[in-house]
Amino acid sequence: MKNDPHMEKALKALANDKRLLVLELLKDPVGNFPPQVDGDLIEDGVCSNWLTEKMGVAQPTATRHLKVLTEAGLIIPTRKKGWVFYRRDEAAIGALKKLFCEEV
Amino acid sequence: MKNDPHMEKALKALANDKRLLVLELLKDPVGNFPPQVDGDLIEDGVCSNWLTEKMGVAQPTATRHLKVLTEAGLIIPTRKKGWVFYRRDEAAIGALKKLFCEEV
DNA sequence: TTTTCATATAGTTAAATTGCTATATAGCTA
DNA sequence: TAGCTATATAGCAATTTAACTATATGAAAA
Repeated sequence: MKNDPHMEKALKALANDKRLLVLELLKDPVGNFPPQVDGDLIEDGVCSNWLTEKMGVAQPTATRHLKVLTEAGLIIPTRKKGWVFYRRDEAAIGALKKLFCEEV
Repeated sequence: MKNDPHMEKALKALANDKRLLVLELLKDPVGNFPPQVDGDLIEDGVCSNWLTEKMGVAQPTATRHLKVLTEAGLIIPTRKKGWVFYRRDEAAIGALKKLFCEEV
């Protein structure tokens, strides 16, 4: 289990304030975002537009941050009617926490 | 507790394979390193020379990695007879684990 | 006091990261 | 089918990171 490359990738994804903010906001979609029409805040997640706004960066920059988090397996994208919704992958995040506490 | 800058600094320090290796090796100084003359492996920590060797980088590069870990509060340097020994700061690492599990 | 040796700093380079604007793609909707 | 509109990609600039070699510093030993 030494030098797990998966954990290093996740840590790199987390080592950024904008991406930490996204994970924080996605903890409480209903509390942090207004109701959505085309996707359920809980089931599907939060529209990328709103995450972009909260991050305070341009749309392509936000897209890349969300891609980093997705490829690290920390969030799950759901496409619906031309939108992309993101939610936390709680199973993966829980597994990471366990690994983190064991390895570090 | 939102967006803790201390945790971001620690995560940046951890998001590197060489630095993760150092923390891993320092978990078991006696198992991973030969006996030392001028510093106690447990009390003082491991000589920076041996950590440099394990990292497989040049001496100045290793010095910087160790500085990053030190400034993130994850390891503790002890100077003795011209050497610097490093050991894990278990209290700080434990606090970080707690914060990590609560925040992420 | 002088030498020696471990460690730190300076300075350079290459690669990765983060941001932007402009543009392409893709898929609803009319 | 045609046009919108959300998202993705391309391409560029600035910054940070990680590596190196060369050199400075500082403390112990001779």
